[in-house]
Amino acid sequence: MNSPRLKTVLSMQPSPEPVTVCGWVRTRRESKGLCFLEINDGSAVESLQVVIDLRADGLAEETPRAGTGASVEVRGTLAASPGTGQAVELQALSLRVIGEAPPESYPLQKKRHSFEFLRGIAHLRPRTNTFGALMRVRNGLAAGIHAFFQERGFVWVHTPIITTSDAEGAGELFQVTTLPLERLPLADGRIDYARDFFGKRAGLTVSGQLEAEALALALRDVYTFGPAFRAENSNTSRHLAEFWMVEPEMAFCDLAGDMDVAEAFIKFILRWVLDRCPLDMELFDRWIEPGILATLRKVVETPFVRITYAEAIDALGKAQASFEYPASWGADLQSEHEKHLTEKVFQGPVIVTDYPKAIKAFYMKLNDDGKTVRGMDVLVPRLGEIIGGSEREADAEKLRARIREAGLDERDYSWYLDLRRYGSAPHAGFGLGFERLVQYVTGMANIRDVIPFPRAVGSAEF
RNA sequence: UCCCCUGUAGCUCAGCUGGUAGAGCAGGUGGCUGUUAACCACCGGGUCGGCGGUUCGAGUCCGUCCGGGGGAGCCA
Repeated sequence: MNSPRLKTVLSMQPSPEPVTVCGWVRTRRESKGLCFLEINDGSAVESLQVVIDLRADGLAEETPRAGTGASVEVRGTLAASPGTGQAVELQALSLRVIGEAPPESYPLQKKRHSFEFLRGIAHLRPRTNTFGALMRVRNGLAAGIHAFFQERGFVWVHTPIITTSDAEGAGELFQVTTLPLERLPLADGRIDYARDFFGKRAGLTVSGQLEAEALALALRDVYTFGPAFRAENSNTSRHLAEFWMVEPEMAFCDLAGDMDVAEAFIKFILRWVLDRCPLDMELFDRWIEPGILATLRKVVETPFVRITYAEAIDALGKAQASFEYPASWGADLQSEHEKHLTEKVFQGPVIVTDYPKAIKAFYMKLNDDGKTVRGMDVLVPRLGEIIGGSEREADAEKLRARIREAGLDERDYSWYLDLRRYGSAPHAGFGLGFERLVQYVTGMANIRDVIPFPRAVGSAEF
């Protein structure tokens, strides 16, 4: 059994030479003596129409078992279709139902389902048009990400999943332990992590950035593309407990260079997926987010607006819009502010730089004003922040001061400080939430619908 | 974690101010030589999320728990 994919068959010319195809039945339409099966194998959005003459030998008996959801093998000849809606169709010579899908219990019907319902059957939803297209676009974006960095000579590095450092501060880590939870070993009344598997407290990584910095300061340009985990109790359409993150890190690079790469990166992968998944993208443009294709094409061609945080606050202050929270220097930009900047003022991606140091991470390079840091966020319409990045603090003493200010223990960061003690160099990087990118590109409203099996607070089914 | 909305047939939903449950689609059967949201006819299908309360009477009102969604915060 080694039949061609339906995508291949759909592009073939009509021929009297029989072909064998396999797939799952999407719909079945019956008339007297004639049956139309729509079959799909996930290799393309389009399905193949199979025409069955119910008066032919053997076909009438097998056809009733080929209901919606059943897997079938059809041998037939490809012919030009007299009907509208498809160029070619398969005239069945033989039909074999491989696996039945009892119609009274098969959850997927030949009609549209709500995403809420499909979330409850995450193991079957990839068989729908939307999720098929989604997985193919997701794959296209992942391939485009690797292509972008590989073409530019970046080295893909694999940073640890289990870690004992925490780039963002404490409290959001999933703890990893082999200690018996029902009787924890104590030392002076506190949990004795010395007796844990790693001899100290460990968790799942929230970011590979710190380790990526170590590799960039040896290999120059590197990137990570792997899973990250956050145990935050946030229940929104933009957060997952387990998600994939892309984090380039570049030595001998400043904030301006960082922004250049970020902008080129977004444009490259958008162009990549528009070129390679046109039919899948049409589905999203038609059913999920009308206008998304035009928007993405425009983003590819238009320079991203670059403003400082101070300028953003200024623009927001002048806005006619009434905000729930007024924009004032020192406070982080609210969702409503990000939306206003990207959707109303600039109508496209905006890069905001030079945030107050108090609202950004300790590793960002301090500006000469002593108040702001060399951080940048790429904001996009509808989603807000899609990329967060910065030039890193390369001065050991300034970094040590920032660690102390942040209330962190310097001893936990000794290896990180070493990177500045020995052959320090300016370096910069950014992080992109992969699922947020998929959301941005497809227009899908909920992040739980852009990953096959979502993990979020209170929910880790399948 | 906070605020708001929501839970009725397999799915999507209707059910006004309390009087004992309905539509469309899906499914089954039959009809129709080319359908593509197929069409036409008939049929089956519900502890109205759980528990408790008010009431002669609760899908409807109240309390509580559970599930789902949207927004906020935090962030990617």
